[in-house]
Amino acid sequence: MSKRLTTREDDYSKWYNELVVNADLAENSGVRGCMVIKPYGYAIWEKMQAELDRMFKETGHENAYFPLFIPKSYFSKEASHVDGFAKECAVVTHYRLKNDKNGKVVVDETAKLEEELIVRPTSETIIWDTYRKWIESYRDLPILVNQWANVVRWEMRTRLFLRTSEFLWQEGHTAHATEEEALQESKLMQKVYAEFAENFMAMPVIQGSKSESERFAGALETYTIEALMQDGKALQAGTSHFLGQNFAKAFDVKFTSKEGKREFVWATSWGVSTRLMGALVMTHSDDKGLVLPPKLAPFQVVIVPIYRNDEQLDAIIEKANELVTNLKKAGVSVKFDKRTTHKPGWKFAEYELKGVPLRIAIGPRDLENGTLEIARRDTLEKQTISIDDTVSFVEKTLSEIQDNLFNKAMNYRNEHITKVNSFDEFKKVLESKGGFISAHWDGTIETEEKIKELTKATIRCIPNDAKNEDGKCVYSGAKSIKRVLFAKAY
RNA sequence: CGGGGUGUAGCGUAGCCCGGUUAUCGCGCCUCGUUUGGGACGAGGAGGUCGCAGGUUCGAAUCCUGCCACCCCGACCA
Repeated sequence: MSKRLTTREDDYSKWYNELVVNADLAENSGVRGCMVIKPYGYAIWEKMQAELDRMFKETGHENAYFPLFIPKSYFSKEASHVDGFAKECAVVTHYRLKNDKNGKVVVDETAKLEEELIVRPTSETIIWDTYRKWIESYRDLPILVNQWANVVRWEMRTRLFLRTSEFLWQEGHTAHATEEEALQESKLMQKVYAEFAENFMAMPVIQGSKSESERFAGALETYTIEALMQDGKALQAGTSHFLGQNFAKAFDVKFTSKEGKREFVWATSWGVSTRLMGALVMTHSDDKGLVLPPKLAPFQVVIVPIYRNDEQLDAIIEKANELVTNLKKAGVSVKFDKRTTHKPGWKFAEYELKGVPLRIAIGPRDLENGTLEIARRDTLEKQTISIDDTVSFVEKTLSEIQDNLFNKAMNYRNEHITKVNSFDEFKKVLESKGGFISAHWDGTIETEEKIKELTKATIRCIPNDAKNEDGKCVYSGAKSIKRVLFAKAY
């Protein structure tokens, strides 16, 4: 296991990859672009899932499940949608294997599918085909459904968590009677995502809408939450799309309104993926490894015993078990690592690498004094406290860590939003400092593309709270009424 | 898909240009002993289709051809 992690910018991807692998989150599977999510990493994803699922249900949504395979013909129904995904689809063409003369397993060419099946890159098409059958009257609306699933996108370049061929996500697909209601839904889900990112992941995000060229294939408006990673690159952490009536028209989904008229329904879709794991890693981690916000840590506290003989260990186990019971009673998740196969120093380093927020060490010294040593992962501070104060101390400190991580990330983020007024300044800031660049833009795709070509920076979003302000486009000099955020992105 | 690079034990690697004993070293793993408050030490041991398939050769990790995988850069993208 490599112990040399570094946040130096030139090594950033190496740092990230080593961190993901060494912190026991995931590894390359050997299957093109697919990763194995290891138990510890998956436990974090399960925490995320649980909180998101709760938030979805609190906002009136329910879960359902749709097929992995989508008939090819479904894709041709919405033109811009197929344009967006055609180049990255895995296609199933046969349904049987056989042994050839040499005993090798080969595809049985006689078992060719009449219509190819696409492994879903996203489920809009099959869901809208289904919704057509579900919707007849305004009384059937709204439909507020979410699906937890895996999807496959045959990306050219992959990267653990950030862009894998197969990834896990949730996709919400809603149908509404009015434009206004659908629009509100897509804005609501952007807010839900932002709350999740900030309150649970301790990751500040900018809420905004995408420029036309960055919009989801088939959407009229894409709302996004954008986060900033420690190397100054932006990461799109979640999106919520207002789809207008595009999919309803493509799949002929109509309802009879109160007034007795046949109308197309209004749609939204929204999703976040295992990419959030990558965001979590790159937002908080340091050179010692992962740093997890207490609200998403698989366990918030780890107890490590220090002992010289079995007698001491027994006494510590007794104390520790008591502590575990009390902490659990208070709602704190805790792991007591009484393995005798690893030494304390080894365990300390290991749990630091895994990002466990608090570490408690109990040794003979503590047994004598009625104390224990407690160490914070975020600040690496250690202090000795009375064992009787543990529960309240832990509760208080966990909440401090959660806040501290958010504030730290927020300060970093805010320091890396730079207002610029000329293209020279734009290029200089992008190269030397990175982060978000707040600049005027003339609103044209041409300018956006030119800037991307010259600097690799794209428009991350037009912030929801962008103030109207007369200005000149940083590239073309044409009139602009508000600033947008540019950045290099993952 | 275009350009570049890399594949040798679980991980990281030397050897390759210039073919020649039993494939190098570190970490990790196993056993025994001493250790245990920040990744212990000593002694002994196990572990290899040198990415895969062909070819050249008396002889291939090393040379040639094809394929595969991974990494980096570009285009694409959650």
